[in-house]
Amino acid sequence: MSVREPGARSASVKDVAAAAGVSLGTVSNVLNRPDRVSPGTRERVLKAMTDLGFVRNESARQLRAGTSRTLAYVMLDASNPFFTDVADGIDAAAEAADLSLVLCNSRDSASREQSHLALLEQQRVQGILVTPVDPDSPSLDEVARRGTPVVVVDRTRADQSFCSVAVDDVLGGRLAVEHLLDRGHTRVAYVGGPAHLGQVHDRLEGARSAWAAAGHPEDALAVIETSALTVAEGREAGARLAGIPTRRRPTAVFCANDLVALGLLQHAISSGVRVPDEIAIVGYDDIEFAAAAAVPLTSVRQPRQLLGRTAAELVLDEATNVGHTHRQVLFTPELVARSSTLG
Amino acid sequence: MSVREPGARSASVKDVAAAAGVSLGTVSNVLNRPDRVSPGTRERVLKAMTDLGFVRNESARQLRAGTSRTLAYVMLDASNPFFTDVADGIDAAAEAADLSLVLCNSRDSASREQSHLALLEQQRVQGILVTPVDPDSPSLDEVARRGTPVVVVDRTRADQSFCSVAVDDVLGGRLAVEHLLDRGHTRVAYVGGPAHLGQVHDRLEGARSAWAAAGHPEDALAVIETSALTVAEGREAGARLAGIPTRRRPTAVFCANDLVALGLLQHAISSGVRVPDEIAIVGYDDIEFAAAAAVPLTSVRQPRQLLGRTAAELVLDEATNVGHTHRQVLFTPELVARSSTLG
DNA sequence: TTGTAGGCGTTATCAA
DNA sequence: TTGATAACGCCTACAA
Repeated sequence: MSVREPGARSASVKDVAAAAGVSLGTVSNVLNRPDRVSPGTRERVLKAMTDLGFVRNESARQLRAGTSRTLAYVMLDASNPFFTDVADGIDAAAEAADLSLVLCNSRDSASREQSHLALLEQQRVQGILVTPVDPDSPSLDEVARRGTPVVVVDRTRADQSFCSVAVDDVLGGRLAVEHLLDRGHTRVAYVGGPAHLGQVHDRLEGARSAWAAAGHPEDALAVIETSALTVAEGREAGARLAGIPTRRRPTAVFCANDLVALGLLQHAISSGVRVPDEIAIVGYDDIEFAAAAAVPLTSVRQPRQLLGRTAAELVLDEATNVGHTHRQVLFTPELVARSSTLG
Repeated sequence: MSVREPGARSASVKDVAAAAGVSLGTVSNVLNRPDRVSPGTRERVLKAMTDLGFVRNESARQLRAGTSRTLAYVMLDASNPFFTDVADGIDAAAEAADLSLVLCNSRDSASREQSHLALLEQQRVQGILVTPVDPDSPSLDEVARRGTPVVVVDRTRADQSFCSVAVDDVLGGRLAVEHLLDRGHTRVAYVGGPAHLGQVHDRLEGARSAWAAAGHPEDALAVIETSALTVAEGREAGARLAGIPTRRRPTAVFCANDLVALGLLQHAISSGVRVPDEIAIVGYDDIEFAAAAAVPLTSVRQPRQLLGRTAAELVLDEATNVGHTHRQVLFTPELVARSSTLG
């Protein structure tokens, strides 16, 4: 078994042609239009290829063809199950279009996002899907202006200069609180932060609108702000809730995402607070671990796969259709009721 | 704002040279050795670049240079937090070596794995890290033989024809059971499957060796086989456990991974079985959700980031060092004791 | 059916 | 300091 040394050149079509005793054009034909080559020579060429360990050079192919066969998704945080589900949806659409998907993880860093975008642009990928650290960053515009289709995923931009796919967070907030009102709760808290995140803001807005529509006094909807949407912050919020005197303590909590809700649930259980009898909990995202929690979590579900699939379709349209116009797609969330609110 | 039409050619160095009124070589110098160009012309060239929306063509660069600046990790399952942590470790090492990392997700499908490998090979990536569906698949050998460095991650091969990094699963199994023995348990069950997975097998082997070393009768270590390492299967196993008469029912369970353990925990809590008083639970992997469970989970921790970092270092050594020899690195796991066994 | 030639965009070498 | 040129590997006309 001969392994190529580091740095050694690999076999090219020319080498294959020489080994098979045919011309270079024939080798190319074997690769791209096998039917135009007689079976005999084709076999000979194929054999030469395996013998030499020939691997087609994609750079050369792409340079010549002017087009690549890949799509990219720059993820905000690959360790959040929400985004990997979105990625699966993208992958499905990419596969259907016979493109392959590469994933890049910016890990919530604008500079990493930048360098991924730059490289992908240089690689002339067919399109870039991105959940950006800052959806209003001008660097996204530059990429788009230079000609690479860009679609914003799970975020929206203030201006509408991009295609984007997102879920209606205001509606989601409304659904969550309406559900709690239906269950008879009159003291409710919203837990989430930081407040400048669009999603945190929108979900609260929805919550408030449902609250007001039910004729409740606005200040009976408490807001507990966290510094991040993590399990640890959820636990911490649970501790703060527990510190409120029983008579005034909320009987239900709506959390800005499932991680926070899981942390809060954990705090409740470990301190002997019964869920949902003493406190009901609603999460957001409906990640897999929500249904699998010790007390299965009521949560606002987003169509994650669909989000990804649609984003991929938009970027492909932009890449291939001259008459493309930007669209902002907004999906509708759905409440999934489970034990954490149903007793 | 002029956006390029789909299919339109983007500006090349030639266009930039023309616009700036310099030769093509000068543009290249601005790009690669800016110091060799007088400040005046450099500015002029830079301006032409932004005006034209010039983006360097990586295919051409790579074709000429013969080398790419990227590393790839073909993940088995991007939605398992374990693998995303490994990916973070790889990313750190890649960043340090000034390479960028692309992630591909085979989603446990051999054919998707194949096509990702093929494309990466054609793209002449510096190296491929892979957690394969089947570590003994010959297609990995072919990739390596043709010259792309390949390192196997979190798996080992029967022959030792690759570099690999993994964690000592036999030891991990031993640690888990020794911990349960220390806590005084004499009826223990191992839950995991399918049995043909190397990891499921090795962890059981370790469990048995610790069990035997303590002088316990071998058949007092029950084995409950699952068809996958998922939360749902864990719940199902919990139901099976509950069906065993109390006198013979295990007082402790060692699960082959955390997802199974979380499912089992969920079943226990929802059916009123106290953890750890009536049943103690040990998981494996120590994913973030383990510590965040309703009853924080005792688990066997693997050095996930280190696993990734080391794998990246090995593949880079193979890519650059002519004297490279294959190594199989085996890391040591560590037991993290929490409430699910500590009362 | 097979062979030949030109060019994709970039970089490095060499000459001016 | 700047400019011209060849080469990387592949693909597609076009010619034989």
